[in-house]
Amino acid sequence: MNGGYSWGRRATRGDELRMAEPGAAGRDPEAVSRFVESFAAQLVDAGMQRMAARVFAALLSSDAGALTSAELGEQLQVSPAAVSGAVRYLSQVHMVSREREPGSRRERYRVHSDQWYEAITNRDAVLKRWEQTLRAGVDSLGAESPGGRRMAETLAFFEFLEGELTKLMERWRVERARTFGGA
Amino acid sequence: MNGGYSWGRRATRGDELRMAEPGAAGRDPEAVSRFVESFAAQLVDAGMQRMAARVFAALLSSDAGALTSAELGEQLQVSPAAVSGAVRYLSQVHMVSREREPGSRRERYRVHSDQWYEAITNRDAVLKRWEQTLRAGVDSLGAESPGGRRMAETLAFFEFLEGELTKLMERWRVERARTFGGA
DNA sequence: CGCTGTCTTCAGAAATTTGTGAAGTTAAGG
DNA sequence: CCTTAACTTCACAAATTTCTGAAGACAGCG
Repeated sequence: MNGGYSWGRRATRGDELRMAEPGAAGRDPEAVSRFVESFAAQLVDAGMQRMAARVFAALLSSDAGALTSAELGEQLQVSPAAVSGAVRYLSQVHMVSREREPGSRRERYRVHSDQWYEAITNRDAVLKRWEQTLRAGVDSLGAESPGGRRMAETLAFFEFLEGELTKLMERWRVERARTFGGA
Repeated sequence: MNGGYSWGRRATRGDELRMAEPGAAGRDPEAVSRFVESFAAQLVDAGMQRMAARVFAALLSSDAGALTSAELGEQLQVSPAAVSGAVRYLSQVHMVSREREPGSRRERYRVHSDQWYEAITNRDAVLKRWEQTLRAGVDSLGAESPGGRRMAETLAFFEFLEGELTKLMERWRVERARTFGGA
């Protein structure tokens, strides 16, 4: 049985009676898994590491919006090490947060439904780096050369984009508060 | 000599007298190369294939905004096969266009300074696919389950984003026409 | 303080991606 | 049509990434 991974020396037991998730009506595990994998695949296409994508998709579709390492490992059929690596990455880019479970030394990884696309659009740091590189490019080509001009235009576009993205996210926050609960 | 690649059976000659690019004041090849490599590195970070990124960066910083396969191969020190692959990818995603050189059977790869970030932001098709997947996710989770709700919110965000991006690019076109030439 | 459950790190196996050489394919020019 | 420059494709080697198993570190509990 088990078919999955366990931790350290001894095979952990007592995992069996998961499956009774709180508010769930009737989750079809297969259908959920299909979704998780296809959403993950798209994230991979978009450049995310495979395991991080799978973990993220699993969290996003979980009812509680949070899962333990063990649950992730079992659901995705991967080793604890893989989960650990994926979670490290995801929390570095602020797509999930980690929280200790009160009663136990278990940790629980959570995706706040809003936090994550904030992270996606808050490429601020990234954009800044691009801009810096482009500025260097303009300098070394000379602002008057045709190449330099082209780079300057690209730079201007990124600066524009940066400002717009901020405003855009503000508008979304309003829209979101209006449509979904106002938390 | 040559230090680079050549085509097929015989080593081509007569490449030597490039370097007299039309409108260039005094391009420092080393400085340009540094820029190309660091810009490419950032594109790679963002998920682009390495060679495609290098080719693209080289084109962007070239004075004419266009280079032949041979020029790319020499500047980047890679084989014709590598250039071919990179260009195939780049034109698939509309980041460069290919044009035949009139007098010769050479081809010339061009980046239109605007076309490329249009391509970046016109992830329309991509967004549509994401939305489709998310919709399927909402369905299989049930729109009333907590998980389903979270997915629905994500979906709404993408739909919002799609509309906003379109408007955003329109604003940029105006801004660009104002700042740079009006072509 | 020692046990034990949980997470992390690390070295290496496996899979994937990338770029090359060589053998096509295509079409311009004689 | 034949030649040949220019581009493409393909099989494979090299580099890189990704995951695992095993050993380690850390904390809560007794």
